[in-house]
Parts: sequence; C-alpha cells; structure tokens
Amino acid sequence: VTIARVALDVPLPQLFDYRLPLLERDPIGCRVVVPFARSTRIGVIVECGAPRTAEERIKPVSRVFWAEPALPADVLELARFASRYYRYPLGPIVIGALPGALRRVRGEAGTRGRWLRLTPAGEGLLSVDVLPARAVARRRVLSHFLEHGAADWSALRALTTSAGRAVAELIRAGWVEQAQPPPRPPLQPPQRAARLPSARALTAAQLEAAGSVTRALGTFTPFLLYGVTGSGKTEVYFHAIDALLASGAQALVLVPEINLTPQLVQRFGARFPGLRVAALHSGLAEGDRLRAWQAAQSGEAEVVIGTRLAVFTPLPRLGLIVVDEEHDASYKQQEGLRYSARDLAVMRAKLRRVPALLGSATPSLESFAQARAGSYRLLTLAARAMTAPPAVRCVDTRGQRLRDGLSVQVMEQIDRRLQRGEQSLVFVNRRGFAPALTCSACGWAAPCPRCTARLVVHLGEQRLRCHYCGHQERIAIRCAACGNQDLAPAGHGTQRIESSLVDAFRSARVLRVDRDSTRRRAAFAGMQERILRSEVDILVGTQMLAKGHDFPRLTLVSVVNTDSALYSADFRATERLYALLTQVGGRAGRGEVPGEVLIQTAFPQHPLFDAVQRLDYPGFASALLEERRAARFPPFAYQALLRAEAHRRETVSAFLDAAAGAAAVGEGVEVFDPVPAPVPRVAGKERGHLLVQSTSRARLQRFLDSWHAALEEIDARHVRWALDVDPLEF
DNA sequence: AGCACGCCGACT
DNA sequence: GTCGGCGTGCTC
Repeated sequence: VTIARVALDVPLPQLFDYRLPLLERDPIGCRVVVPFARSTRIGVIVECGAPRTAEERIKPVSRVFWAEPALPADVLELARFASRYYRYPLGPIVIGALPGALRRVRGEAGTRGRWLRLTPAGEGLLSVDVLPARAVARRRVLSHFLEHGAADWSALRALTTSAGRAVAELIRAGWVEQAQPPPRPPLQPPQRAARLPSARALTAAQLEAAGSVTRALGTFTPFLLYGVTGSGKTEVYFHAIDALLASGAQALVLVPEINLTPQLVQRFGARFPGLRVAALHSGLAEGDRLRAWQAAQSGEAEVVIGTRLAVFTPLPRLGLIVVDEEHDASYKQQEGLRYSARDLAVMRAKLRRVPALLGSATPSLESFAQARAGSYRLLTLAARAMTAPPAVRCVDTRGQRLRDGLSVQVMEQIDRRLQRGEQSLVFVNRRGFAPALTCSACGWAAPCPRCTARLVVHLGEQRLRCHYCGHQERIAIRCAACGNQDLAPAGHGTQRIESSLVDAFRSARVLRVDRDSTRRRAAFAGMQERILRSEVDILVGTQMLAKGHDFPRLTLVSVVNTDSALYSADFRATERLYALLTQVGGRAGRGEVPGEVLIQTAFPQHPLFDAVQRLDYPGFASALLEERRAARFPPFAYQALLRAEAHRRETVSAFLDAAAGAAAVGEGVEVFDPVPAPVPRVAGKERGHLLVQSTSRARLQRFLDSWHAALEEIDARHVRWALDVDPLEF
C-alpha cells in the first residue's frame, strides 16, 4: 500500500493523502477519483510517499484511470514551479491543466453543472406568491425558475446563501425536479480560408535567424526575435518548425489572443500541407478542446497553437516553443493564478531542454534587457521582407478645429484612399460613442453608481454603460448636480468616429470592429473576410484590429487621441504606446502599395513619435531602460503587488496596514505604503494595493515566503486579497 | 470552494 | 416554534 498525494481543485495550499491499493505502474500524473468531504472528486496524483496525516483519516482512492496517459513530469514540474513562484495552491493549477471534460466525475455529476427545472406543477404557478412573504430565499429561487424554466446549481447559489435548503423544499413541494443539462450550442461553422500571400524565399536575415534556432534544437536556448513589422517573423517560425518536424518533434506556438489562432492555423496549413495542427484556447467548445488536448498529448498533433492556457499542454515530443508577440499583456493572466504564459513558456523550455523563441516587433523591456545582458540570444530582422516600411507622420492638432475628432489631414488622406480604391483604418482606443456625458453648465459627468468611473455614452442602444462593471442606465436628460438640461457627449469613441466618417464620406463602406460589434461568436472572422474581399473602405477599430492581421489593401492608418498615455502615471504607459503605434502602424502597406501612418497629437515633438517614425525600437528601448534603471523600476526591480478589495474602504486599508506591518524589514526588499487602486471602486468594491519590490528576484521570493505566511494569519474577514507576482497592471 | 452545523433575530 | 441570514470550521 502506497500513499498517493493528490491534487484537488480546492483553494487550499496542500495536497491530500490517499491510500493506493496496488501499483500496476508508476501512478504519478494519473487521474483519479477520490472521496473528498461529502463528495467525490477528480484528482491527479502528484507524488507518492510517507503519509503526512494521521493514518486513520486517510481514505482509499476510489478509482485510478490507469488506461489513460498520465500528466507528464514536465507539466507537473511546471505546475509546481508556478505554484511556488506565483504563490498559488498547486491543486487548482494541476486540475486546471486538464481540459474541462476530464475534470468532472462521469455519471455522478459534481455539484457543478447539475441542472434543475420546473415540474409541470411548478410551471402552473403564476407567481411566487404561493410562498409566504418572509420566505425570501425560496421566493428568490422560485422566481428565478419562473423566469428561466430551468437553472444550474451555481446560478442558484449566487441568488442566496441558503439556496440548498430552498431548492430542497421546492423539490419537496413538487415544483422543481432534477434535469438533464441543456444541449450545447452547435459547433461554429468551419471558417473559409482567407487569401494568403504566396510562399516566398527567405531573406538573408530570416535565414540566419532560423538557422540559429535550428542549430539550437535539443538544447535550452532562449531567443528573442526582434523583427520590425512586416519583416516576416512568422516565416522564421515556419522555417525553424520545418527543421523540427523533420526530426519528428512537436512545436508549441503561443499567440496572445483567440482571434489570432484561426489565422495562424490557416497559414500553417497553407505552408505545410497535411500538417496535423491542434488549436487550443478558451473559445473552443468543450468537446473540441478535449480532442485538441488529446491530439497534443498523444503526440498526434505536430504543432499546437494556443493562447496562454496552452502552455500547460502535455507534449511528449516537444522540441520548440514559440511565443509570438511576446510583449503582449494578454500573456499575463489577471485573476486566479496570475501567471505570465511567456515566462512559464521559457521555464518549460528549460525543463524540457528545448529552445524558446520569443518574437516581437516591440519586445517587452524585460525580454529586451535579457537579450542585452546576454541571457537571451538576440535575433534581428531589421527590414521588411517584401514591402517598404510605412511612412509615419504626426498631425499637429494644436490650434486646429477637429471635425468630430478628426483632422483635415486625416480626412484628406482617407479621401485619397477612397479614390484609389484602397482601404483606410482609423484607430480609436475607446469603445462606445463618447467616454462621458457632461453638463455644459457645471462640468458634471454622469458617474457610475458602483465605480469610480464615468459612464460611456452608447448611442446605438441609447444607453449609458460602465466599462468597468457593466452597469447600464438610460441616457440622462438633466444634470444631477445643477439640473441643467444641456448635456453633451464629451470625447470620441469608435461609434462617434464611425458615424462622422459615414457622414463625411457618403458613398464609403465603413466598418466598425470593436468588442461591441464582434460580441457574437465568429463575428470577427466574418468581418475579417469582408475586409479581405474589399467589401469595406474605411475601418474603425480598437486594439482588436491592431494585432497581427494582414490586410493587403490597407494603405492608411490614422491614430486618434492617444495623448493621454504620454503623460500617464503608469510607468509602462510609454512602452505600451510605442508597441501599440508600431503594431497598428504595421497594418499599413502590407500589400504592394506602401503604407502611410498618421498620428494625431498635440505633442508632435515628443521623443516617442520621433522613435516610432525612425522605426528605432532599440534606441527607444535603450533610452527607456536607462530611465527604468535610474528610477529602479522593472526590469531592474522585481515586484509583487498585494491586491485587496472589500465593501468598505476602511476594511481594505486596515488589512493592507496590517500586511505592511507584517512585512519583515531589511533584507533588500522595499515595502511601499498601501494606496488605493487607480480605479478605487469597481462594482461597489473598494480596492487598494501594496507594492513590494527588490533588485533581486531571489530575495523577493525569499521575502514572499515569510510574508505570504504572515498574510494568511491576518484577520481578513470581508476582504478578498491576492498576491500578484510580476504585476503588469496596477 | 463547498457544505454542514449552530447561533440568533423575525414572523406565521 | 420555524425559517433563514450569517459566522465558523473542515475537507486526506
């Protein structure tokens, strides 16, 4: 009899001991079913060894899935590392590495995903008034049923704390019964191939970069591939992967967002006919995700393309990890396990002794500094592979009357593109019609009742909406402060720019691409196709359009109102703005006609624009690095942020004060004062945080060992808190 | 996280 | 008395 230590999906730091009857083979990494508290759960055996609990409390494992392949050692090791480094319980990380379909006990459904519905008798009820007025919980639950007909358990639990008892009584009354979960929505239709640029020979620089990676196969070598937009980074990936596939190994390719996956899958398909590619991201239906995961795990898939969660995918013959657009902030998870998939990718490459290839036109300063220090090998693609770089110009908006946020120069250039039958893109960093509704008399701006934020005007739906908490209300007709009825939208969002372009260019076909217009599943893919088929003349869009897409007929990119980032309090704001401008500017001129980029700004003399115009990222990054060094900011300091939120501000500050008090002083770790978050209230919750940093990553980690333990001891009733190691957003 | 247990104030 | 809100403690 062995003791198996099992990872379970409970937010507790420890593993749980179970008796394992007989050893058919090495059980580590095996999926198991175990009894836990009053339920039955899926677990994964992470290690075996002597019991750490009183033996009489140890229960036997109910079932071991011997026939299934186990989670491989490197995935478990990566999970362990992530647990230690990001201070997050191991159990949920390990279970989270499994696709959803493998996390549930078959047959006896866990509490999650259990469905209930009204019985015929229940459907006959007209209102909740059959219940006494004081039976608040039962009334709440019943009204949910009367409204929806059926409900899953978790939705009910969100209604009231005593949902369990309430449901039991509704079942006893014969109004509600157990039900089958509703059928899943049908799979999205397969996407038709977009037009692709034809395969071409590599440039000398591409060949050299690809050659370096190829020669490093079989060793842990991190590379930073810095290539200006349009320099053909993807061709370098292809070339390296080509060599890799010849040896029968698998490649893992990470992309920052779901929208970029289909495009890359297609390009792989076009470049390597017959290649077995698996795509893995959270947008997949559960069955698809399971199949893709199994294809990766069995070794059947030769290339796995996925978003950050794919970094935990089992790959028996992993030979190379590519992280495309490595600077992208989406690689950092913003809740739960707050990991950086890019950093974990490098760690995984190290564990598996394979190269990691991080690519970007605007590398993160973290990676750039690693390259300069020689820990990452720098590969450079300085020139565009096929087309000339776009001409970048600033449009000085000072003293100019803008037409709905757009300058004369921008309008003229758009007009010229229309006449030539080319496409233009207007980049606006805000959704909605206008970011605020203001009073002309007193300056009041409609606030969100639950957040420290202004409500955004959405003219289409005739609503004011909060972009932080989702609150919406009707458009106010009078000022809440002075009663004045002269309220006007202030500032410009995508909808407003769209409508002014429609007005100005009557015959042009204008398409808006933002989170609101692409809410529907597969909407983005449809729009992409329309753009490629030249059914659109002017595009208006947010970040969504900036990343990695190839639109050959697009020759003009105009950037509106990004000035706020120039003087932002966030020390990463300029780094981000540079990346954004480069990214969006890179959309221009990817076909035969050279592109042009116009940046509207009131600060045309700002050095950032100068660097963007000269395509001089290394120069700009070096200057930023010097500033960071002088100010002792990352990458010259390693940070951890303690985040806390509660209903009352005093609760937050009491907790953070106690946390600051519990920090061991000295040791080369700086502990800053607790401060309110940049947006202090979101959805009725007050938020604050406390920053700690050190010039040594090891020292910071040692500090966190004791501090994290001390934090667990603080009375944190009514407070939700979390540690964010290497935070990106504050 | 779930889930049970137990305390206590409010109303048929 | 019951019901139901809420705090506390436990899970190998």
